[in-house]
Amino acid sequence: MSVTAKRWKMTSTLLDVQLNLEINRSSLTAAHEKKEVVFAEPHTRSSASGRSQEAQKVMGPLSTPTKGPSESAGGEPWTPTSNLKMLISAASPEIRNREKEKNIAEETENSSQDTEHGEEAERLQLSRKEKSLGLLCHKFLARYPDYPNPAVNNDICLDDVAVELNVERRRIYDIMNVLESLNMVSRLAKNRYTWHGRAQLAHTLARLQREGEKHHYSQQIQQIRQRPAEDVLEMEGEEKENEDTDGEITLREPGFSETSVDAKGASRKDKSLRVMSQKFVMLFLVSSPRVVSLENAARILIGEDQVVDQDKSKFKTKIRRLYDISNVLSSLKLIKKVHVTEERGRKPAFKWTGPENLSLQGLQVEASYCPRPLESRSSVDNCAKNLFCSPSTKRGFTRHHSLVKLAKSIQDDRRKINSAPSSPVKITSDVVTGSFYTSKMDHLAEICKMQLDQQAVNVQKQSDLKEAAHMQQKSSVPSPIPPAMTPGLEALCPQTVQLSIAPPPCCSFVPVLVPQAVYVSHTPVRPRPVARPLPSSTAVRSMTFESPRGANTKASPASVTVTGQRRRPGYEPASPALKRTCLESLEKSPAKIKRTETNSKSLSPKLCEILQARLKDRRGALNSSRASARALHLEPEFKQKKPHNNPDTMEHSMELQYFLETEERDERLQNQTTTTVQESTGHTNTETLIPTGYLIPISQQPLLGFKDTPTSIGETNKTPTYIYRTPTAGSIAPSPQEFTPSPLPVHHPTHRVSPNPSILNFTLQNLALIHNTHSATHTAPEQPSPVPCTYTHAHTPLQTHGMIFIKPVSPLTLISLQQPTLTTPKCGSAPQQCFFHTPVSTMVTPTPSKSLYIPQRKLDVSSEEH
DNA sequence: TGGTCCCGCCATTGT
DNA sequence: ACAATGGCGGGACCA
Repeated sequence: MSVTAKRWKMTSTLLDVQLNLEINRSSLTAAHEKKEVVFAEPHTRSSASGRSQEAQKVMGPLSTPTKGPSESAGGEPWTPTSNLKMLISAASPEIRNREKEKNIAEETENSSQDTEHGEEAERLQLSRKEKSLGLLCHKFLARYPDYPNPAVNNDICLDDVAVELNVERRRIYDIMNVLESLNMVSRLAKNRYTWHGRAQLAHTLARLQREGEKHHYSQQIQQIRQRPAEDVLEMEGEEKENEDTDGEITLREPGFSETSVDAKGASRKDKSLRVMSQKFVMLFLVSSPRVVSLENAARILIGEDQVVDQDKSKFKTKIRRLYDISNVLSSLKLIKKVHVTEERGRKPAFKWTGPENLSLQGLQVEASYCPRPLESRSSVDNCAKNLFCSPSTKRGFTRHHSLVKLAKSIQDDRRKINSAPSSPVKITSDVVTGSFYTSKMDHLAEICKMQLDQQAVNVQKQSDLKEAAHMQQKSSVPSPIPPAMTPGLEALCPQTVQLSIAPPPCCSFVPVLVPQAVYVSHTPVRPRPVARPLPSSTAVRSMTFESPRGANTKASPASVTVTGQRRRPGYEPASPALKRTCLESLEKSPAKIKRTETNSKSLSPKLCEILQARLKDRRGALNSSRASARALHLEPEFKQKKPHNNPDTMEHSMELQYFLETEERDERLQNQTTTTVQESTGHTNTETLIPTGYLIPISQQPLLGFKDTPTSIGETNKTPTYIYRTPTAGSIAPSPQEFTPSPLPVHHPTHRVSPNPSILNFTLQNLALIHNTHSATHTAPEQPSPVPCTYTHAHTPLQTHGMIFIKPVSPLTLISLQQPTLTTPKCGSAPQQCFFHTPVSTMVTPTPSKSLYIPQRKLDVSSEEH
């Protein structure tokens, strides 16, 4: 009985999901274009699903094998949603049928006992369509919002999904592979993916389009269309070779194509569904009538393969795969099935129904993106567990004699980390490459836009409005990327480019999990691709996690580790321990995350959004790289800790500073990466402080300096680039008003009104971190030793100088990207650039009076544990 | 009968 | 060694 009930529950859940799905789809479809996206809370859904999962679990292992029973089949009682279902089914024949069957099945199964049998029968009865990959994909998609709130945990657990959807894992892989190829998901770790939704889709498609053009797919298609099949094949084979190299644009690129590939020629990956999917999409994107017949697509794709024999079976297999891909793409509404009549007759084909004008959208982003082609971003890359961007890359390195050892050690570390069941999320290649940023940025941008649109209407607070106005003026709010901004930004962060280019290198420090983390740790400057060892990242993580709260011992160790690693990209002994630590921390993370969220909530969504949007634009301009700053950006948790004397804190701050310094250095290129923490502390400029998170000397000047120049000092000023200034101003003396969003006004009462705190934070994060401190430092010449001051003065100093206390990033944050550190949907909405609005002042000691919220970029934290 | 594509074996790859 | 991935193609289902 109980079982039946549970099952029933599950079934209903599924149905609901589907319904949602349908609804979402339709609404989304419409909405998409508009960009008005409703942010469905992933969590929300997930929570629902989670329940179901739990239920299932309780029920027992619905192991993959048993797939059938509960799935759609289970007779599902007509629930309140039945009406909705009816409507849906009316719209969808398939659904209708399914419903019928379900009903039938249900009838069949009346008794609990029979249930299983009934289900079995039902399952058998289920038409193929019901089990189709397309439908499954629909169900899957229904579980996640098209534009996930970055703040939320968007992790996808394959096992859970498989269970919930009642399908074999194998099927899930098919879906994930395709989605991954479009960057809609990225693999974090074993069994775990992160949902990106369509946030990056446009960019991805744009890239694919370019790639496709690059490979002359359009020409091939033309030729194929005009020639008889056989000829085509041959021809294609020839062409292929050319393409081959790049052909695989995506996945292969990095390492793949290398000779290293197995003797076979093409490694598995070459034939991977991901690659096929991307190529397939490319075909659509480059062909004038955006219609591609499966046959032609198969021919072209086969041609690319090194495979010699293109026998029928091969062709047939290819076609089959294309069907699989098509089903998923169809579910995504990117293509729809049609028929084309060619010389050879009427053939099945697909028509592109996805976004057009990709180039426009994509280009902007791309510019900012890393140089790498799709590959880097490609899902594969994302998946890449390695430091090296993509798996393929990894391989390549590994095989490289010189690199082998180094790579090996790194990989080992990584493996350990990733492999763990609860394995921390690995950094996506994107992250490493910087593409992550990009993607994130994109994501944010979209979200921001949407939010902005919505909010625009709502904009409540005057202050907010003001700011918005500012922003618009300066940055041309409406248009995501203000041209003016871009240049400046770039100038500020030259590194960006580097990062993107040599993502791996950056990684060294980067915590695996969080992309942002990368930013933080990264030392873009150093090009040590190989070195990028996870370990460092690990170290970082551990540091992050542990240190925050108390004087826990962890902090210190972490710091130590970090230091060592930093110095040596090569990596260190401590790593294992660190890893463990990280893992542990991860496990614990959920709670922490929640806390964080809570804190973050305080932010004003609007501001956040605006900021995010700006940020996004900016970022786009800059290129992703600048993440580092973010990492530094604080976590709410830390804030509590004061900069005080607490040794731990100190260390923590030190570490942060170190990071910051590193970044700065990189940016500047002046310093070497190797500096030790202490050194850094000593020397670091004020900016460093910021990252440290503890105290941020906000010399308005400095901030202003970033962007503009010294002149900007006055907060009041109308800093042209509001972004930059904002921070400064805000930091300096945020007027309560401005800070409106944040409850706590910043210290200086006296100061003039500063821009919105959020802005401030934003600026700080971006500029300061990114930009660097030096500017700040310079700006605040007055302050003798920025760093020291920070520590020492902790409380008072801050206020005095208008320093803002920023809490260091919470460990958790670093850890999981997806995690919604910020609960607030809106704020969080921006995935990449989520800001944590930490009540700076709050944390800061004494200044009780005003707390400034600084929007911090949130490090995506994914709390794995659901 | 051709189009579809589910299903799950089993090779790879990762842990 | 075991688990996670995912290539692959037999053969069933559909129209």
